[in-house]
Amino acid sequence: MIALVDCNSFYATCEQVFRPDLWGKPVVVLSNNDGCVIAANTEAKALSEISMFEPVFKIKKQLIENKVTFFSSNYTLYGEMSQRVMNILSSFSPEVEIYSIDEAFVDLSGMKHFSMNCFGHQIKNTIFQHTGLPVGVGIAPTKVLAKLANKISKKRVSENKGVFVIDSEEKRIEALQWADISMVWGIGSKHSKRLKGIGILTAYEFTQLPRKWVRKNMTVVGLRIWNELQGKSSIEFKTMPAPKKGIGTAKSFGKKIEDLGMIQEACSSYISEVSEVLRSQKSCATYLQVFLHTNYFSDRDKQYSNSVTVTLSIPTSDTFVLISEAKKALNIIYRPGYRFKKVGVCLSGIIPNNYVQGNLFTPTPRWEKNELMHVFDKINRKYGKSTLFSGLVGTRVKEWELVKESRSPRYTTQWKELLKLKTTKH
DNA sequence: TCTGGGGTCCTAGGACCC
DNA sequence: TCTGGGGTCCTAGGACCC
Repeated sequence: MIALVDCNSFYATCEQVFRPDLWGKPVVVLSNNDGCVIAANTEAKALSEISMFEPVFKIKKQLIENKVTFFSSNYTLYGEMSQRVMNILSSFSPEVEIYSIDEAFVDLSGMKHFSMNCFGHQIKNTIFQHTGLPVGVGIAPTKVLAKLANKISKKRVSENKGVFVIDSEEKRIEALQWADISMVWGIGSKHSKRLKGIGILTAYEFTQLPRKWVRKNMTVVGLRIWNELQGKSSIEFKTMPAPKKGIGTAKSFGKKIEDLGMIQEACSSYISEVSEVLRSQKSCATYLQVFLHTNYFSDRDKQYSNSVTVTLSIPTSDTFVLISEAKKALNIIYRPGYRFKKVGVCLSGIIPNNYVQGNLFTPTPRWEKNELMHVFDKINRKYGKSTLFSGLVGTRVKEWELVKESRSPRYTTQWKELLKLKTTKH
């Protein structure tokens, strides 16, 4: 059996944990640049005016009218709360697959002698007790069924109290018949539209389709889902996170920017970020992509977008080499006279450090001997992000960086931002 | 005025090899 | 009339996830 443990409205509840005054009240968390709603707690979801990914400026009035508290996203806080949850999960089973920031699969195959339902509640209660975060637990023989069980645990809360187990054929059929096809993990908007078009409305009806039809129309990906829904495990359980195949970052500017110099600084800063991630997984990149575009949503601005991919003569993870390559690339695609909204970089062709090959004119580099980058990372880890940075990143960060007007304190990672308790006099 | 960001996997087709 | 067979690598595009 496999459990899928998923935190309820994770970002929003992380904020509530440190703000007990907000319990029972609507809370939403906004995307980077405070652009869209990306998380909403139960109380906020109940307000019909608020839907996910709605641009904030369109619903700001309703947010205020309904006394919804909104936060800019605070990834430092969410990341650290996530780690706490994952640590607790690994005390329940040696095999945990961290699937995303707020959910994980837990292998329960060694727990044959326990009641799955009790075990589920134990996981749920422990996480709540230790972190203050509510979770839903779905337990089933395959990943896709566990995902479905998790949905059921949350949808029918009063009945299931946050835990649902699929441990019999009757329960499996019941779950499949209950689930709309679009609720199945791996069936997205395109496939559900298509399936509904031919009269397949529930997960159960999907499992009744001929295997051949599924393979032909939905590739092996669809077939795996089909198998898993029948109770036949077809999606691997990955305990070790696979090394990244691409590392990229692209963020909207706080305001629109025409100036090449400023764009270069933002670009260099993104390169610093991604190359640090690259080094942390002890790898080098072969390709570097840089792209640039104006605001798609604007009817009034002239539109332009372009990208260029550079093949590095020798794969590298050196921030300074990558910044200088990115700068050249940016010069190729930049056009004056446009108001740019976003610049992005992406590293790919990622290989382990010890696979890097030199060429005829350059001996094979040994990246583990790259003392400068090593010291760089060590200092930034110890004294905080951007203690040391390349001069090409510049010091005008405030002029291009995204806006985070209502970020909560980083309660768990900064001494200065610790939660303060007040004593009240009686 | 203001519309997120970071990923994975699969397939088809082109270009190439012997 | 008849024109092989077995591969690899790369890219773009689509679909999906959180």
